[in-house]
Amino acid sequence: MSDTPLIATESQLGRVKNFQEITRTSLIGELVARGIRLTSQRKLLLSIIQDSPRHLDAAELLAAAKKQDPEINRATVYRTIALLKERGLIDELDLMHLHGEKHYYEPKTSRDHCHIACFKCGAIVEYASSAFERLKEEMSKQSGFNIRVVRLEAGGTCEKCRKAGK
Amino acid sequence: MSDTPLIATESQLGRVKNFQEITRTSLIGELVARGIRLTSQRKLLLSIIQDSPRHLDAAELLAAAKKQDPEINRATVYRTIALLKERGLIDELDLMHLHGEKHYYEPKTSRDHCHIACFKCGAIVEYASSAFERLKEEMSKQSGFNIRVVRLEAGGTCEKCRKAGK
DNA sequence: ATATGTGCAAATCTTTTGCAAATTC
DNA sequence: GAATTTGCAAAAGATTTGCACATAT
Repeated sequence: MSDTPLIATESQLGRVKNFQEITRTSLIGELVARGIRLTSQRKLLLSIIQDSPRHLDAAELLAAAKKQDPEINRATVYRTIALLKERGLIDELDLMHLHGEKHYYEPKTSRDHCHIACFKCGAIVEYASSAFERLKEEMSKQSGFNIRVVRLEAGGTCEKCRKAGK
Repeated sequence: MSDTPLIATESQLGRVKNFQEITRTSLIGELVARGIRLTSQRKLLLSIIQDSPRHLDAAELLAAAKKQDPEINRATVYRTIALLKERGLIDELDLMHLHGEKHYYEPKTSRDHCHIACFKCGAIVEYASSAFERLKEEMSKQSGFNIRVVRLEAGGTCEKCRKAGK
């Protein structure tokens, strides 16, 4: 494993997916593998989550889905999100509550990563590193917890905004 | 600075405050120092946050305050929390959304720390270590962000629950 | 036939807001 | 008396639920 951190900006890179070292769960594949019924609405929702270049909240997911299937209902979106969360197929993010209390979703990745949000421009940067992996291990060992979920979110001012004097 | 992590369980230790290495902001002192009006209701709310052995959400804070001042209103609680957040005197936690979407509050500590929640029994453990400090520095340096807030929350099963076969 | 999934509308939970009255400087 | 704080009640935002109907196995 490299010691060089992996960094991705949403707008530039479509999330961490572009790094070979990090792969994202194939949501549709996993549902099928688990023998969970794959309806057309679920398929639609999963593809949107999978393919979105940025993190979506429930309302955005609904809006995007409605473009392709105007019949789809808000409750279905929330129930699908709940299903994916239960099965550990997606991660839920707050992104520093930059835009209120909504949650954002992304397919589980092969490697945990952090999210850094810019309070000025709203950019989200993803960050994975061996130091993060080591910290997680240390936390597990020292606390005695069997840690299953880790969420590390940070907020501050990105380089671009600092240079622009914001 | 020691390389030994600092660990505290809410019920055992009343949070991190018992570690000499970590001090908590004196909320009342800071308000006064900043020339912010210290009303009796604010004083009451701040002492409750300061002295609580565990993290409280807004509703719990209100309930606790009402015991001493039945006139206190929910809006005052939220407005006081907002004030403290703005001034950077408290941190807002989600604690892995273990009990819904509410937020929990704690006075800012001299040293950042993480929270690990047990999905089985609800115990909250606080964790500070130099590895965490190093990761934060690395993240700042590598991402180019001027990072002002970091929130690391983890969830899993604590040792006690694992041994009890939960 | 039984399980599961969906739409709809209402309910819930947490937090925020507008405005008038009360308090403090 | 000007600025700030508070209470109240209503609104807002996000998510969940009950139930009847539809769809899939």
